[in-house]
Amino acid sequence: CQNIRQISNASSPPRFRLMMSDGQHSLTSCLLATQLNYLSEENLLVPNCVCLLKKTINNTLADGRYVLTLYFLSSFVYSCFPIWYNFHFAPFFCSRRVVVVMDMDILKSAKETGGKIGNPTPYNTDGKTSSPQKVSSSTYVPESPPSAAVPGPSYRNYSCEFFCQTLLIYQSLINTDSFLFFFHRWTIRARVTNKSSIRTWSNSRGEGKLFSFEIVDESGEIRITAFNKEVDKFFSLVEQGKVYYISKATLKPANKQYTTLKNDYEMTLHAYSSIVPCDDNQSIPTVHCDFVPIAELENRDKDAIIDVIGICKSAEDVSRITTKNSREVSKRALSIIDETGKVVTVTLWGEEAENFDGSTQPVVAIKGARLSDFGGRSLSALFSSTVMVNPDIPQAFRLRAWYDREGFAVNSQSLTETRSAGTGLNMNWKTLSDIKNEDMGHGEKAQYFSCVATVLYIRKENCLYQACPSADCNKKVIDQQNGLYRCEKCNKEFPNFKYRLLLSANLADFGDNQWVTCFQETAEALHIAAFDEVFQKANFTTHIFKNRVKLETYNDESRVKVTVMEVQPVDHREYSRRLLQNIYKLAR
DNA sequence: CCCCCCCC
Repeated sequence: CQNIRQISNASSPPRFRLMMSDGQHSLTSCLLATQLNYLSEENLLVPNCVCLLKKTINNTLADGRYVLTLYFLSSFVYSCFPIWYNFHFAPFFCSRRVVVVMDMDILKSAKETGGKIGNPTPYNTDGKTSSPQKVSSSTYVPESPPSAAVPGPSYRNYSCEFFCQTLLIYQSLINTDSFLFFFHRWTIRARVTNKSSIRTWSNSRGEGKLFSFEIVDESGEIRITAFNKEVDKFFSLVEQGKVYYISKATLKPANKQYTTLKNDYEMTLHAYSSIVPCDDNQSIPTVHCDFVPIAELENRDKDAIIDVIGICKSAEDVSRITTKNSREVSKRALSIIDETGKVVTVTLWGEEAENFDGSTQPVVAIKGARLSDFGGRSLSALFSSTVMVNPDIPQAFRLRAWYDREGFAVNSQSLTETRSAGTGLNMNWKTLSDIKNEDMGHGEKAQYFSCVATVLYIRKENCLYQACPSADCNKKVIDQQNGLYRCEKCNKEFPNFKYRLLLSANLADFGDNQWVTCFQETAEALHIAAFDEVFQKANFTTHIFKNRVKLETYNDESRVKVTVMEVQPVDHREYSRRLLQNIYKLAR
């Protein structure tokens, strides 16, 4: 290290610029990644110390392009802040090569080195001294469309990190966070890690549609949003997992409230933005997941954002629910299991819920699911989550093999308590006498159990009650005797109510009996079960039917219609006699 | 220019 200095005092965190030398050549335009700032702040990285640069991002600047970019940008900034511009930017941006130091070790302290090593001269790729090219006009001239622009030398990979670093310097100088910057001459190469569906909005400022996607390169991640026309232009082109050259998007400060991405900025696509698929993508990282074993979720904090992978053992049907904000959304809960033998419920939303098919028990991997404490432990997909079905990754293949060999039969346990009957493998079986013997329900939280029991008696009286008419309330209302019905839960009076079933039933098993209450849905289920039983019993029974027969015409179609008028029990002797006569008749 | 992360 020949020299180090802070670029600006105004930015937070500070940015350090390094002059590095290998004893022969020096490079004046190194930027220290902010995670290494401590090296300077703790006086470890000082002039004359010897460093090992373990990871660098090398932004080789293409002649002309970069100067033009900065000319455009700088002239823009210059017009507002000429003094700042002259003072800070000229030396930095006229250099031809910028190296962002991502990771480094200090091998020798300045004291050990004892001074400057060698007599280095400034490094230059082509040996010539470069100077910024002047452009005649700062008016934007559109380039040829992306399809005509074959990715080649001009498509340098200027990383997100680099541009955000650069932007931060600008930001600190102009001292405002609401400024938009146009970078007209850069290209990044990055992989799409998450792509949203198309959404529409309508508010006081207007309406429109948008979609957004997230990209990563070796240096970082950023979100890109396309609106309206750009949705039509780019939505189908952008595919999750693929790598693209992206250029001429707008950078703006990200509202951290709405993103978990590690970037202070985000991009917006415009009419002149270009996105070109890139086949040479070996160096671009793929989606990386740190899968948390399902059993381990018990030890994680509520609201933690985690990656999870499991076999979808079962899936609910998709359903529509209304949110607190009166919005309708589709929802589908999945039960996923992994090699820990634990099951957890994951809820998918919107299109993801609608399109999910669990019938083949696929592997489901989710990056960035949120852990909730509902039902003990459960998971929910967020807009920022990436849901992958049967992803092409080793963990998925391992899980598949495990499940098909033995996992399907393991006595699994769910971290999510559910009220509905489960698969039978994770039910809390009790006998009725257990309720008393184990003091069930005496704790702070209600308990849930399953039992096999026989209905001894259903009380016919008071089987309907007057319930609050608002959706999802169902509280019994108080008849105010003035035509109004008061709901204590909603703290409201209504001119109407809805009738709901409420059955008191006495259940028994081999050891005890228990009065239970069945509200609407379970009362209906009992009723239907009883109803079914009546039908089952009626099959293969014999009666005397007194019938009416008549040729009837209906919709121009005539047929003989038989209607039962009366049913009587069979006199079995008479029935047998007639049956035999019939058989003899047939035999003859 | 969106910014919704829900339900039970």
